[in-house]
Amino acid sequence: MPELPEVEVICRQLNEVLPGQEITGIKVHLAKAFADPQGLLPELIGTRFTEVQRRGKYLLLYTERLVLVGHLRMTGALLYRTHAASISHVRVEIRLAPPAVLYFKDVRTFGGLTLLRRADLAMYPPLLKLGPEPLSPQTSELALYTASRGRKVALKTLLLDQRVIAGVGNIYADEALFLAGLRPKMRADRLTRPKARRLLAALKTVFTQSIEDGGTSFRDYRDSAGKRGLHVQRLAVYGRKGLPCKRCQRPLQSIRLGGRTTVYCPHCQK
DNA sequence: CTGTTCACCTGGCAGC
DNA sequence: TGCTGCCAGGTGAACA
Repeated sequence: MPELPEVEVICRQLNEVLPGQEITGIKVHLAKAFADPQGLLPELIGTRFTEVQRRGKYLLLYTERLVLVGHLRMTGALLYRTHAASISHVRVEIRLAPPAVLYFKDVRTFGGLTLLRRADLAMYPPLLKLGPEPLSPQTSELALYTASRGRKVALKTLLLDQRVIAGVGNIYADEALFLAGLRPKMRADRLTRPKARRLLAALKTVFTQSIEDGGTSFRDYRDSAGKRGLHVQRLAVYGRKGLPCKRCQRPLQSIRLGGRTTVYCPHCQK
């Protein structure tokens, strides 16, 4: 469900409320949603959150010595509540000073939290594989251009590869390709430096706008307060199959690439 | 190594 | 109303 902007919104919100808060207890309702490969859970109780960071689509909830790495996958949510709440599909509860609780809710159970030592975070394989952050000023179009050399996959499929650029998912891949005027099914190895530049700029634009809007709640996404993101109103192509292109008014087309539904404008995207 | 498909789950919705 | 099939914002394993 969440891509970079949604995870970023949750990260910023949790940073306003979690630092300094003590973890008083953990209740795991679904075992696979809480991985503790080192058996560190007893050490977590009684420690305090210090900071929340995001890397790609991962959330990093730090305490003094430990870190909870979260991935929301398709339907995960982290809900912070300071009053008694009845929430469906809760997989993990992180209890704070009563009555505050941080709930990990996940209808489809693909997501989860992993407990690690801070010192081991740099060696955690899923994070090691991630490509550069698209919103970092240090990330240039070379990341896209270099990764595309020798690749015959569709450009959209390349964008979804987290090793190339971290944080891009199905919604924003389609949106960025539309903004850059590029065909999703174009072969990745036909990307030029100028086109790579346009595409990275488009990613930055759609991500930045979506964060301002609080993310995209197309169906399930909710922020840490349970509120919807408003960016769905600004989507140009995602979820708009058959509707008129916002630029040329011709009907948008839908195809499948790498198993993912892809919507684009055959007239505006070449 | 590259590229493609499928499995992992639950729920909502369109169509009959 | 109720059933069936399809689809969903992600990713990694299995396969050719």
